Amino acid sequence: MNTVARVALDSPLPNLDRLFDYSIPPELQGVIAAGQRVRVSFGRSKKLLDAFVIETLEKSEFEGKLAPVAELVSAVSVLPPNIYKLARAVADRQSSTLADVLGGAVLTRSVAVEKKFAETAVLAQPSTKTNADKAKLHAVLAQPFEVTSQFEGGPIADWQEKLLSAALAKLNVGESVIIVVPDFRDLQQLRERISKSKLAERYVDYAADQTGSKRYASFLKCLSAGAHLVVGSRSAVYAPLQNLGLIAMFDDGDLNLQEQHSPYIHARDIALLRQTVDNCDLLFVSHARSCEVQRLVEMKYLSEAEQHFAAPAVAFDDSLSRVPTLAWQIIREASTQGAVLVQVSSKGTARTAYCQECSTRALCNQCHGPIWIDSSSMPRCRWCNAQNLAYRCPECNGDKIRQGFGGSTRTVAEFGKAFAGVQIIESTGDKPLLEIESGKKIVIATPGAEPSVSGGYEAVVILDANQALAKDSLRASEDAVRYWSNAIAKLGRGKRAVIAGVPQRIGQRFALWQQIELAQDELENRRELEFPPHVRLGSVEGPIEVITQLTEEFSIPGLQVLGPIQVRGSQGEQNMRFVLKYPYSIGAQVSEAIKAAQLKISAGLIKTSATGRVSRAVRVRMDDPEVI
DNA sequence: AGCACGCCGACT
DNA sequence: GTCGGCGTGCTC
Repeated sequence: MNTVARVALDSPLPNLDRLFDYSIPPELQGVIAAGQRVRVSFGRSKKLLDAFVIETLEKSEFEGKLAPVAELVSAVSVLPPNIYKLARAVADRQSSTLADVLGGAVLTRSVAVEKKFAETAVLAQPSTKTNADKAKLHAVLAQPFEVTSQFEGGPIADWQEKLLSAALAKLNVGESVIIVVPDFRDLQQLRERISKSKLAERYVDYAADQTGSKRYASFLKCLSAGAHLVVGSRSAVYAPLQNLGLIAMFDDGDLNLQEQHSPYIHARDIALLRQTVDNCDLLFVSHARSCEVQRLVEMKYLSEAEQHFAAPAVAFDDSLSRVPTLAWQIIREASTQGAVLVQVSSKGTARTAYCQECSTRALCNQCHGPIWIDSSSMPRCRWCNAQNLAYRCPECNGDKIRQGFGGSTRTVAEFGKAFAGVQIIESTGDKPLLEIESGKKIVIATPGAEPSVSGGYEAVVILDANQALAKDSLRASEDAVRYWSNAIAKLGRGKRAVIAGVPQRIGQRFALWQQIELAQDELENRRELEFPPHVRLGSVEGPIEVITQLTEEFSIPGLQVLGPIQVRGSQGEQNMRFVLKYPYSIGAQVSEAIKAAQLKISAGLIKTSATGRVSRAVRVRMDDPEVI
């Protein structure tokens, strides 16, 4: 009989991020099991602390006297071993704490729901899959037409078909599946399809747009026996399934899949970690290929799933006219036949600097970081803050730089005038439309806010391509291609698209729908510049004295610490930021060193000097998409 | 986080 | 001589 419970405390403190042993009191012996929530006394605190039982033991190695487990919250094991392993791995990778990760992985308890579950559910047995089973890790492009195949309830877009048919194959052999989509619009569409098919009986809705108790019911359902189909946004990768056969992710390049809070990890990386824990299959489905997935393909970590489809008919125009003749013509013709989608680039200031001669992106002569023009017209590095006055373009040796394109886009009013009598609908990020009725109309949409139309659009026109390419991000090009591709994927079969204002090289590739080649080019470009995903870029942000002290605590061969640079904090406070640049191979080492350094100077993280004001903790991001 | 332990300045 | 300042460190 095991009389010791080893628990993980639910505390945000980094120095408590380890396991503690407690004795199991007689009345709880034989009842306490791994995964349960318990409450324990801790330190000199009067309040009890929440904790998860990780394992039970016959005897503790701890020399001192063990305190007893104070309460068992519920007999349901809500943290199964595979999810614990995953959460631990995520925390270790991101220099974060277990409790931080579990905050997103184990959903908020609903007592009534849990009671009912405990009375009625048949629990799943822990996974019996062995590592001998060879997992299939694949990337695949979806055919970019709105209507392709039939899936029980009716026609279905190819990206949905790829996800659902892969899911069905796994469910049929009794294994569970997680489908992760970037946003609720994609989710909504999948929901609808699933509800009309026989997959409905397997369906577990893991979406964040439900009430807390419904979400918790979904969470618990994953712990019950059977093959489940979990569909949701990024938090769904943590679904506590015990017989996971497949994680399928749609459009992994979408920024929504990147966690905005600690541990600042991308759902794709969680999926990759979970794959190693559960030995499940992985499938990345998209219209445009992300650099990260392309890297994994080139490393042969993922393999390309076979695909045969005709490219859509895309014409491009590299003239300087904002709405070239070809675009006008297509809009005019197609809008007499059906719905036309016009994608305009959202407004935004672009301060990224380019060579005036050859339009190569200007990079810092100290550290290769991107140069931008600050408010006092000074070309500065975004990473190390160095002034770059004596700039020389490595491509053409030009010495002048210019700022990226800024400014306005075509307005609804202008189109209204030009196409009098045609209904014009607007869909933007603020108030996006999910779906519109088919019929003669022009839909003007910003990237990501394009409504669906039954049967697909008569034509898709993409404007302001050069603006999208000049956004303040090194992901600008990849994001732009992804946005264009997703818009064109809403085209009806056999219909035409045109993209205006795109440079020759990208335009040609895009018109031929060479998605993989575009990703190869972009990845190669990033490799030369030593940008992610070739290396990892993170950041350490906080009061200058603290982060300086912190970064001085460690020195790891291969890790570059750049900066500091001044940044505006979330509350408008003046913080400084160091950028960390390091290869994947030393990621674990860097993460551990940062954590150790944080522990060492923990006193400095809590209190502060002169004013006596309490300083905020340092923010560590092992992967920070904002620094580029 | 709390809470105690531990070594230096102004007070009944 | 003590009271108490909060820097440092531990909590099963």
